[in-house]
Amino acid sequence: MQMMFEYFSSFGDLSPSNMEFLLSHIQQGKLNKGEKLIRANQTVGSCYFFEEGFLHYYTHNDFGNRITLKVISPNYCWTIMESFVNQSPTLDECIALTDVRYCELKRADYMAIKSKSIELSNFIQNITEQILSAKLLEAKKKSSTTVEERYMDLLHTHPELVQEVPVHVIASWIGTSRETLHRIRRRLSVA
Amino acid sequence: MQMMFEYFSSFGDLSPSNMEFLLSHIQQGKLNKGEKLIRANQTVGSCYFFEEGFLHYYTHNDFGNRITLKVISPNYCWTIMESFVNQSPTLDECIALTDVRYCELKRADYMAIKSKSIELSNFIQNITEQILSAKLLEAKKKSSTTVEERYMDLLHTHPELVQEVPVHVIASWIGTSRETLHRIRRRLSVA
DNA sequence: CTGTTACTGTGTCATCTGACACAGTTTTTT
DNA sequence: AAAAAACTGTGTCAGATGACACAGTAACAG
Repeated sequence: MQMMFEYFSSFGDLSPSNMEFLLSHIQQGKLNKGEKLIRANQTVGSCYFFEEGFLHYYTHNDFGNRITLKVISPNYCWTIMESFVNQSPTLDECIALTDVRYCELKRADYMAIKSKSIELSNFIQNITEQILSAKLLEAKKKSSTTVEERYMDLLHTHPELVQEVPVHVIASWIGTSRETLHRIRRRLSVA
Repeated sequence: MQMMFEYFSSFGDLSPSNMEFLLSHIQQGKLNKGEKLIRANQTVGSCYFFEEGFLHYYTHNDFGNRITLKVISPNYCWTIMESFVNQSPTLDECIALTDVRYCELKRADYMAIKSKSIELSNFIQNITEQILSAKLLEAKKKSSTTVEERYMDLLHTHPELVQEVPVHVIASWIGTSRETLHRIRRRLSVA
């Protein structure tokens, strides 16, 4: 869990005793390729930090088609916020696309950490604010770029993801069909 | 600022003394139609709660075209998170589409509130978590609906907005052109 | 009140998109 | 090892999209 320690450290300083307290509540887990982390109708009881591997987080539209909401890469903190915060069941699912190693913080522990001291509470608040800010930037980027720009950006920032994740999953995530994405890939490989 | 009090109260209980402390830092403001709340290259120093009127929050894409990021309605808490949290200048802008009444919480006061007590710190954290959750649901909805479905949803949930906001602003927000949105409106009015 | 600017709505056209079908390859299951 | 399932990539086609141009109306500025 060295990666998780470094992830937390990037949000600012925390006294060693509080960092120790925080890390002491983390549990490590593994998933095999094809295993589900979250199944439909489940209430999400943890937040997760992924150290290795890729996951596919998806929902279904009114026609039952699978829509990719996120392809999760290593070094990423994630949960289904609605279900985690409000303790309501989710219809979304999350499945391992490769073997995965992760750290898990259960909701009861998360609440205990927030209530331990104002330093820890504000530290968690800083993390939440940064995550919210990142989500808004992601949404802004999606609104102001074309599908081709989004794919090219992925090629530059996540080349391993593009290698390991099926084209139809990536296509859905960036907002197009697998046919159109194949045409984009052909166009980019000719240039 | 009764609307703001009710907005805060919807996030759970807060002791009267802490609610009083929170509300005592709120300043009220007004904008006339056409006035900018946020200009390009400004560092955002407050978060805002809008009680009346509509605003247009937009950025520009690489071609200089204006892209709507949000049409802001009454009863909505908003800031440009990246600029507010990291104190970096933003290139985005926010302009009043109608006359606007709002409440403002300056960043220094926000920090003071978070540091006053663990109850207030956790209360602010609850609000941030709910806002993050709502943003993720909004993004999920955008990914799994068509432009027409999004417009129909707006007709049902925000009929005044559809009346008062220019069609090209709404079109950009829901991810289409004003020509396509006019065709959708024609199709919906014939049915 | 008049002129200017912004907005609304429509038609035309070239281009793009996605559904469908298909063939081939790779991965998984038996 | 063989069969089945999943994935990759391409071609065809109908329909949708957005840019552009245009005419008319509403709102705003002088």
